[in-house]
Amino acid sequence: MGRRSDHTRDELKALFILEGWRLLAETGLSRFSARDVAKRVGYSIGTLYVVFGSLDGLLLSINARTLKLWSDFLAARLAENPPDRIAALVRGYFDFALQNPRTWMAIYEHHMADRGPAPDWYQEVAANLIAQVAEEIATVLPNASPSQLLTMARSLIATVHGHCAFAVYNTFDMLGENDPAGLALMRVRETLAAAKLASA
Amino acid sequence: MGRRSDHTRDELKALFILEGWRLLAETGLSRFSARDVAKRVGYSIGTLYVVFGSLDGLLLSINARTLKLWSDFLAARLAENPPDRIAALVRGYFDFALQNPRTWMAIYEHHMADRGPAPDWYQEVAANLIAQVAEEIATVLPNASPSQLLTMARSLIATVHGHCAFAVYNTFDMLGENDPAGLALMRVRETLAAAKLASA
DNA sequence: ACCTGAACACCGTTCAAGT
DNA sequence: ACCTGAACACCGTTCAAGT
Repeated sequence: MGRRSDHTRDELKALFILEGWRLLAETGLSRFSARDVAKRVGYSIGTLYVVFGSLDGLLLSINARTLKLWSDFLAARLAENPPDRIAALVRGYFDFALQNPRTWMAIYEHHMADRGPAPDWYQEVAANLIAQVAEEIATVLPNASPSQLLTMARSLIATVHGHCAFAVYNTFDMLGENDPAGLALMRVRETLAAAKLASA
Repeated sequence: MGRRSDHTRDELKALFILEGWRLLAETGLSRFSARDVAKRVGYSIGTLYVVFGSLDGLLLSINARTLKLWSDFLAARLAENPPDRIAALVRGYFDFALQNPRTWMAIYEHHMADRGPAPDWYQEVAANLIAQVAEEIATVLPNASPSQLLTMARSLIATVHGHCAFAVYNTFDMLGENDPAGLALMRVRETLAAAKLASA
């Protein structure tokens, strides 16, 4: 009994994802449990498996939600028309990660159990992020080729990511630094300045 | 029965760590199991708990072994007296991570269940690594203050780490790049060149 | 057609009992 | 003193049975 047919399949999926996201934010990946999510939503564990197929499937959908929230967060920062759009992106990267440490970490810590690659829609989200950053870089480096811009975007995101990961995990006392995001931003500026010089 | 008193406590500890490290290298953190380690070593799960107290304790010791192997790996590279020591460190960072992906990832993915900070000896290993990198940077930037060198070391390691993490996880198709380590090295050189210019 | 929950094969952790 | 392994409270996953 219970809630049979109270919701359409899509509503159900959304319910599981939302409540799963909240649980992940509270507990972190290592304590996360599909059974807990089912209990919170009020459906049986069996139903969760009908909808997502596996724990990996559920976590993938939850991570997709985090990526969407992150992307919206960055878009909102840019929508404020900040004088320095690159700085806004770097700060946005950090602010979201530090405000949502457990869901943010799960994006990187969850690997497919069957070792398969991430699904197409997931790859697409990643490609979109790269493309958006490449676009911002293009305004600073108008002479760069598309392939150069992609490589530059990947490398700058990697630079920012490294600083951000150390800050979130407090690796090497990174939080002892006054401003880890500022440190990352300095590295980004140096790279862009060097690229500008080289193309001049 | 079994192997009672076949080994001293220290030998036992070393056995658990070695076999645990091998299991982690094979399965990755998400499939890792303390019971499996005990079975492989031939002692009971109860004994493992007497020695390490918890799964976290065992994983901490395993990660310490990985850090030691990594540190030795980097030292061996530097012992070859490479013409470019900074490049040797960056390449060494990547090579070890790509050769030991699962044990390397576990260093960053394992968090204490009780949310406590890492033990002192662990913090010390981290501080040592920072200090060694700061020393190498000092030869390039003789005018930098000790505190500037530490900040620079943290930031450069973060930069390299970001590129390396993307390569190991293949995030954003980083492995599609010809040479992710080379990309990281370029970023490091830009930063050092900028610092040199600023101090001149 | 949709949903359930018992069943299975695992976990981490504890601790009374054995030698 | 040292080690064991059954016991407990959990997991992820499956699937026959219910409505």
